[in-house]
Amino acid sequence: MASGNFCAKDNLNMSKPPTRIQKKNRSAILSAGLDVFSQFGFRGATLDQIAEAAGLSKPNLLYYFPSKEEIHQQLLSGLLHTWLDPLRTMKADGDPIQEILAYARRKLDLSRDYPRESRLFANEVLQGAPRLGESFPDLKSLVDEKAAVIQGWAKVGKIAEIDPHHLIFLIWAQTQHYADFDVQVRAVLECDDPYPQAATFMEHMLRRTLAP
Amino acid sequence: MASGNFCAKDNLNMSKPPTRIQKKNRSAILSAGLDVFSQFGFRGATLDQIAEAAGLSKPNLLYYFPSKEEIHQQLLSGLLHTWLDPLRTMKADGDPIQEILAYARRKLDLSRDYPRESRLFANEVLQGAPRLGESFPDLKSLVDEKAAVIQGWAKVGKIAEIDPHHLIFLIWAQTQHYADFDVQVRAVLECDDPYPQAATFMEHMLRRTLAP
DNA sequence: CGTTGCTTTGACCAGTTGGTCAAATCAAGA
DNA sequence: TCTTGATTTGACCAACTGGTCAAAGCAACG
Repeated sequence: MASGNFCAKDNLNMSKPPTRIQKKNRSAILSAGLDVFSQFGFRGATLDQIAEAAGLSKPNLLYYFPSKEEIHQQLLSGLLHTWLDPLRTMKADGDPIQEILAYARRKLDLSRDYPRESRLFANEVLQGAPRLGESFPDLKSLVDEKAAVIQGWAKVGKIAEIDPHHLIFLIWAQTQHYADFDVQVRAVLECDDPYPQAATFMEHMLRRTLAP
Repeated sequence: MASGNFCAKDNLNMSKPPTRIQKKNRSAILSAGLDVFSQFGFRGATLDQIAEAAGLSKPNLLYYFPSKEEIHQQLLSGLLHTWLDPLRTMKADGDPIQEILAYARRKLDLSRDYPRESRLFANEVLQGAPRLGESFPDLKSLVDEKAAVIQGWAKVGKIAEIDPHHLIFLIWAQTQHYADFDVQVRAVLECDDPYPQAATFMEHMLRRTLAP
């Protein structure tokens, strides 16, 4: 968003359309950065690790991104938006139970399909969200808005009277758990794909929790 | 020099009872290490940070612990036991709903009272639990045992038919969320202490999920 | 008082870190 | 083909990393 274009290398600024090589290498670096940052956090990750994972030399990597910070920032910037998208599509005029169930389902799919992004986010929040704190007001306003919708449903008796914020936290917690604590889940279940059972369980739990 | 003892410093090995100073400094170091490791993970934490947080010089810190690894290991060693203790005290011959509710409650208290420990654990698991993986078999057997108890309750109709493993995951996820994602929870709620509401919500959710 | 052994520290070390730079290489259009 | 600009790299740097060591300080006990 609003790339102020500080890029040190003049030949790489976004005034011209990116070449094929630029596209390929930039995305390779971002994917490698996602791998490494999501596992070790910002401070624990090293440029050498990222460069090797991307199949580039370190100076070459720094040719495409001006700094470690910039790679990380780039990864974070789109993250919160993607992460909140399922919540955003929850509509006040739909069937309450179905809307909430669908939201939880979409969030669980996100955990299954983008576990690295989930862990990157978890790492960032664990460290106190120093590079994400600016986005928290937006987060809060969206959550407050949807919490009001849920509370509206509760007021007219369509769902049980519950604390809507903590319901959202419940869905966040449960869905992200399967991505962030993947190794633990797999160690306990000894199962290739816990997601089908997780989806069934979550639906059962939500239906009962929400029933008027 | 080439002593078979693990501890590099001979005067610090545990053959003698620790002095007052040793006790004080060792615990100061462990507390500081908990602060730093829980925020930045093993790789992201530095000895300088820990030493400063403990109010000691780096060489002095290394006088009490032979390495960074050892401090971390010391912190992890007791962790899993403490963490699983609430689950361990869940008794098959109690009232099912009350037993599960009490377990969840104890786990939530742990998140409230020991958030650093929760985050240390989260950081470790996020990184693939490289220094914890050995303990996972014990974890699995305890969880399997308790899952069998829960399933027994379900079989005789005392609680609803649910997947016991995912019920345990649900409790883990929800309780740890309040410790690990503390900054996010506070940013959304703008509230000093989310735990009373969290406890009420969790009880509501569990009662409805478990009702036969 | 002096001795003894615990405690603390400044100086130091080798390896790693994020990052720079000039020079070399490569790709593609004229 | 040659030229031009994009791409890649080896050598390098200052700051930081985990860790060592000898020497200095300190407490307590006889």
